[in-house]
Amino acid sequence: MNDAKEILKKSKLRPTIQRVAIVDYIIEKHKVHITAAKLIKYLKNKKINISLATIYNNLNELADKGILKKFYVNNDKMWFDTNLQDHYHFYDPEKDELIDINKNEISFSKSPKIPNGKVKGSINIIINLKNKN
Amino acid sequence: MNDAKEILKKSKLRPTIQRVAIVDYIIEKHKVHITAAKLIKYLKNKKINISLATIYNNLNELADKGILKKFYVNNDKMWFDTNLQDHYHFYDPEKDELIDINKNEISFSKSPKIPNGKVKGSINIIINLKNKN
DNA sequence: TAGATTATTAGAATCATTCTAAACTAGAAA
DNA sequence: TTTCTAGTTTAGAATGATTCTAATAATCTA
Repeated sequence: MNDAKEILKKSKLRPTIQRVAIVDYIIEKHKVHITAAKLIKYLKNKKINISLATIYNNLNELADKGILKKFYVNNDKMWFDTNLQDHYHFYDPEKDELIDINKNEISFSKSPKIPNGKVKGSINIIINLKNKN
Repeated sequence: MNDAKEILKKSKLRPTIQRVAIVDYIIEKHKVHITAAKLIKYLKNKKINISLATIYNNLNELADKGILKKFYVNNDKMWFDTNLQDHYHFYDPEKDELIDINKNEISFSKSPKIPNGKVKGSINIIINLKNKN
């Protein structure tokens, strides 16, 4: 059994052709930032029959199972990240591309007081990039 | 001439009824996070005739002129902020509400290396809030 | 006040994402 | 294996925020 099937089995997701293809991609690319549009383009190229709805269904499911991390960059679109560790991103609008910022590349010497009755949830840091002119 | 008209004149924007109403709102609320949907609701309540398209046109124009700051929270929607200083936000998904984090409430002791050929653009920090359980 | 310019508007268009409900498939049980 | 059932996939419709279009209206300048 290949790794993709193994992973899917562990998450109680049936290893359909489409799902295996998606997970294979994730394994192959290892660390990658995925967009539904980018992924369907890649799979169509590989002659794998899959619909956009299935791409979304599966990326969302994989995120629910903790195999991917789902997040947003500006208003643009939904991204999925295979890097599950706490980390942040540079965004290069020119290439529509994200670059990881590992947690150890940023540290805070002062953090803001959380409002009463609330606790900190996920933290989103995006540093937008511009070309040096 | 009222403040709203003054501001619009400085930005070379004609002080139409709709624009004056929007800028009045901004002045009155002083520091506020605006959404097109919230704003149209408020203005309709005040019996001001305005269409959604006009709201968007004007919020975008005011952002272009530097009177508002435009940004996004998750994928949800476009927000406009009257606080023009560098600052960040808490987001309370339950109330669909933003809370400012002033720049002096956060400080970095370590910042990531900017990729070659690029420079830092805007920095987006959103700390999502959850209820204390 | 006229003419030119700029604004507003309703409704259509767009785009990413989700929903729907019908057709299909994998896996369990016999 | 066949059969059954729950889980999947799919095309296309629906959604929701935002932008576009092009017709109408308001403001400004001379």
